[in-house]
Amino acid sequence: MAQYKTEQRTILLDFLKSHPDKMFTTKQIEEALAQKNISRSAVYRNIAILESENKIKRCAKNGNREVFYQFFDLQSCKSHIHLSCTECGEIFHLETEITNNIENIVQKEGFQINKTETILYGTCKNCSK
Amino acid sequence: MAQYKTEQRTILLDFLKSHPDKMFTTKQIEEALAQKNISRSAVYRNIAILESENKIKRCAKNGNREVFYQFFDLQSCKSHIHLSCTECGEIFHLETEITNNIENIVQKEGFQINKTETILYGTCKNCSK
DNA sequence: ATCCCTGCAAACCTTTTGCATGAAT
DNA sequence: ATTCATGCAAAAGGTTTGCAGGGAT
Repeated sequence: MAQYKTEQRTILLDFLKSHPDKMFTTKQIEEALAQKNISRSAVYRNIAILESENKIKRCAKNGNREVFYQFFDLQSCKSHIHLSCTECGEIFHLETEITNNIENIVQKEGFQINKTETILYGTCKNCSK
Repeated sequence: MAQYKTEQRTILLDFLKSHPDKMFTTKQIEEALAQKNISRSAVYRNIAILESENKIKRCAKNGNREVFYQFFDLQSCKSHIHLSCTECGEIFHLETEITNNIENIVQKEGFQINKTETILYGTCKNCSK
């Protein structure tokens, strides 16, 4: 949990906030912030802090081969799933309430849910043409 | 894709096949097979081969911090989701048809699904006592 | 005979960590 | 003044790769 407010953490959060619909790997974040006053280790440490504060979301793709981060906007935090196109690598978001049903069932069985992650791997409309 | 049948690949597949309900990290696999005639690199290479042949399944946990493998039995390949307990680390399987609904919707939108992964993170019955 | 697969070790990549310095409170 | 966060570089951890030798067909 963050104690002090620092320039580096602001740089990181502002960047993710400015692309609310996009997910970034740590590499992409580092590259995007290369000209800014933030080091690699600060990127990692602040990602961990922001994630623990629920300000950003972590998401794994391709069976964990790539990890993405994204600004976590409570307002836009509708129930949604991820569609990962294995052709072009793009990740699409699809809002749906259906996952709520699953969550209800699971909760009833005694499992308390903190976070949900649904990813469908396949080929997107464009790439399957 | 495998061309020849080798002892090492048989060792690996037999091990996973003998625990059809359990998921293993590469580390766990290596340890379990330490006394067998198979090297670390053969483990990795054969995992990739078996995965590409759909004989085993890869699954990411904890936002990709850990990767698991499991024998993929077509017969037992009912629609199911994963419940990952962040307390004890256990991964539970829950069979449900509900994910099929999502898949239908997505397919209709033009996205062709190859693989589905749903993970709910939280606290299991035991740990929440 | 040919091509594949293995084992070993080194390389690779991403993430984490120790430490001294500088910033935030 | 105190405590936390940073930058750097090194370490760690997991996975991939190059290469020479042995195995499968």
